[in-house]
Amino acid sequence: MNTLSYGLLSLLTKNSRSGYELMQHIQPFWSAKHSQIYPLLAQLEQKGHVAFVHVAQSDKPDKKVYSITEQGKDALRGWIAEPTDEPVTRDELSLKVYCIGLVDKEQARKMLAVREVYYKKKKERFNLLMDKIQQGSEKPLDQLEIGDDAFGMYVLVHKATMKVDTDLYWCEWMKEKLK
Amino acid sequence: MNTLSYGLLSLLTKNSRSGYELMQHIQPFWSAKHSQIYPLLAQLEQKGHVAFVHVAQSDKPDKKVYSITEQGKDALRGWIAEPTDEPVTRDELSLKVYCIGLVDKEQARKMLAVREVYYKKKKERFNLLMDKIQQGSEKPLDQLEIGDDAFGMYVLVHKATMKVDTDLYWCEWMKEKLK
DNA sequence: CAGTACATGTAATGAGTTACATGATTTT
DNA sequence: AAAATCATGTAACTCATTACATGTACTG
Repeated sequence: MNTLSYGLLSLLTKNSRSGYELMQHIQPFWSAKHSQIYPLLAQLEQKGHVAFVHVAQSDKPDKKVYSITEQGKDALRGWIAEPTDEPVTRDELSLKVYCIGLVDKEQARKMLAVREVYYKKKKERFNLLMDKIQQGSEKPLDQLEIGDDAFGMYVLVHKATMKVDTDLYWCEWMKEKLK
Repeated sequence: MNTLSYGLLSLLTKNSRSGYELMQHIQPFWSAKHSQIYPLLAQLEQKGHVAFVHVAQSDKPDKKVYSITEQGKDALRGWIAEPTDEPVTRDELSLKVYCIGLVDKEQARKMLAVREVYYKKKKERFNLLMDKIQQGSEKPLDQLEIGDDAFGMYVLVHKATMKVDTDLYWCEWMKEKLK
């Protein structure tokens, strides 16, 4: 059982989903390709942590919809109680910025402009996500509590939004430095 | 040539260093173990991107000090000109927070308290790093420009400090939510 | 004399990406 | 007719961590 396996179980506590849907919805918090997810789902099924049903679709290809079992929920609670790994970030840009003196100002500006566009798109995605959470919630978001279904998602998207704002602020600051 | 190889070359543009020292200094920007670094250095040496000399030490074990070659610098400039990979972050905590409703408030608070301590230590490390950069610089840090040796390091540590402040702010915000 | 920091390496294993493979359905 | 999205899977490869292996020198 690796971290991604528990991540899939985490998502399944809120909705039953297919492997394809899990792949799409886990992206903001843990990037993973379908080739990694499908074998893990098969493993989770063998262990009894999840169960699936075949769902026929007329408009799209059929799919396997997975649900978490009680056993899976127990496994999740055990995992949450364990010490949490420290976060890992790998950003190629930081290595390039470290030796940015090797290239001219113009090239440096272009490199950072590309990244700024990336951050802006990311911010837009989080804004849309926040709208979606609000639509699915009866309460105003700032009144959600730990017991509410959307609480976890809300506080995570809030964190992600704050962090991407910080990234964008740094980009602006860098533009001044490279003037 | 993977990203870490270019990262090692990036560090070597500022100082000649041993594998052990490279491992220590690359940590804030790209986490890597010595077992990954030593083989890559051997590869870089074979390709002519770096050269090393044996340095005998009386107080410590002897070491191999690597320097970047002109060919290595050319390789670096080519790499900087290429499109930059998007950053990847994997944080087990975000998956646990997503389904935080599975456990009680007290356990949730404890989990976040552990993370807050981690962020505070991290902030302290960046503060020390910033002091060290100032000590090695003639100019005040906010006057450094792209041509200055410490510029890249300065802007990166500035970014890291802003981001860890955001993380700490989120921890405070979460404490209110879990009251 | 035990533990820690310094120093360098290899081997085995696990995690993650890219490529291979197939096929339905909808949109352009 | 081609491209995009949905859908599931396996195979090959690269990247990263943990474990194995060895040894020096200093500190408590």
